[in-house]
Amino acid sequence: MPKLVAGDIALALKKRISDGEWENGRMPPERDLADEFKVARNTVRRAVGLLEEDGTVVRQVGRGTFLAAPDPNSLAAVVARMEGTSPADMMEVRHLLEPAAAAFAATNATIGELNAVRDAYRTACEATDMPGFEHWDAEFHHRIFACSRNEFLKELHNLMRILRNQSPWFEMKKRSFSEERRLAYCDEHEKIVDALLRRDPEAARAAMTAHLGTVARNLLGR
Amino acid sequence: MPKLVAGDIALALKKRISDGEWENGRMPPERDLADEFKVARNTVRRAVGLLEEDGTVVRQVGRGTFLAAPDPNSLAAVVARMEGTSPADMMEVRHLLEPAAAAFAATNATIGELNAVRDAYRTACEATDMPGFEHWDAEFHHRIFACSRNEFLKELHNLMRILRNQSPWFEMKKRSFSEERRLAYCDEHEKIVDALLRRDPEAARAAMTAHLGTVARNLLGR
DNA sequence: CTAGATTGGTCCATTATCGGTTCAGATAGA
DNA sequence: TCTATCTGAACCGATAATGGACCAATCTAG
Repeated sequence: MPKLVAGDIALALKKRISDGEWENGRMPPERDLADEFKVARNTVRRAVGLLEEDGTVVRQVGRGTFLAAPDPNSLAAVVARMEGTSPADMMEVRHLLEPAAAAFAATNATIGELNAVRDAYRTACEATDMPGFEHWDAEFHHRIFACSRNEFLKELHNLMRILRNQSPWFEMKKRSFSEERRLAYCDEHEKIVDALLRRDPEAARAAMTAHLGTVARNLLGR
Repeated sequence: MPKLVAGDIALALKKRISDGEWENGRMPPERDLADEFKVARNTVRRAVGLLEEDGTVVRQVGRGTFLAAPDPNSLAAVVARMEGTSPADMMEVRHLLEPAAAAFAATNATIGELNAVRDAYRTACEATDMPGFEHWDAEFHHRIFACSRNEFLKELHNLMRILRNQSPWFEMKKRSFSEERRLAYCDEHEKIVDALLRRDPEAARAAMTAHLGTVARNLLGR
């Protein structure tokens, strides 16, 4: 009888896949499936062939059959996609987060934390080489997030910092670096520090917004 | 036997490491592990090789295999810390990002994307069970980020969605769910959709801000 | 300081398991 | 009957695991 068993099995397999069976990403060998479905291996092969055609599954000789769709909503997949973030997108998000973080810091920081921010600012000012300045500049921004009293915000900045330290970014930052711009950044940092020490959230927000505007212009070249 | 034993062993070892076994920082010799897992040493070597690749472990000839000092600035560590994010911190960040995303969407979305947002809104309205509503509610918010024309922003929302789908959050959302609140959310979603379809960024931003205010009150109980 | 034990690094022939292919036959429906 | 499908079996080539040997670096006991 043309039972269409293969099609049925393909459907059953799809269901079991979407139900999360075989979360390790590996399907059982065709011979085992044949036993389980009480069917010849060729039939299972047809069924799996259908899954392979529509991309649900990938087969490798000598290794096995694997689920093709690594869950696009997994943490790993999300982070992997973030690694391709464009500078423009990144700057846009920084504009959303950093001024707010500065405002939070102005109201929430302890005096010790503010001193740490000021120290990072000063060290950055004294660093004349590009990697040294880059490091303390990042540290300056990070310490502001650190006193925003929002752990998640702080970790988001950590995330952005890591992404910005990867290869394509480093080249871009090196290209856009100049002594003149370094001094401009120091000026702007100083305004931010002043606002924080005055405990003035709106001034801190405004100073940070202005600073990010400069950074964006320099980095994106406009 | 190509059963991919090495990968399984690598996973088992990772689990035992994160469970705090070998706190002295030293792993057993490969030969012992081979005995323990009833497997050839070459197989264990492969497994440990995987751990070495992703930096969980360091091997030294003649000395042994040692747990690598966890780098607090690694992506993995950052993500791990994010898993402990408090609802209050999360809501604060949502307040920073989502209104902006809605405003971006109002100006940048294609008509097809806006229809997708509207569809998600409608489906959520029709879902009366809590998991179904929860899913389409998340989908609604996600589709707004998807048409913000900022890939990084979109992935950040993906990240937040994953964090919010973990165990402590699920309980909290279930507790705060009620038919009355579901209807209120639908009303607010409608206002957002309207603003998007009118291509009015400021109205979209305001509607989203109002909605998040409601969510925060319900979730944090104030 | 030296000899021996321990550990990871490398290599290789062998064996087992996997998907890929083919084919002759059985079985049902048009 | 003709056609499509499943059966059962054999064989191929790819890949992983086995089990053993030997090397080089390191540590320890005498």
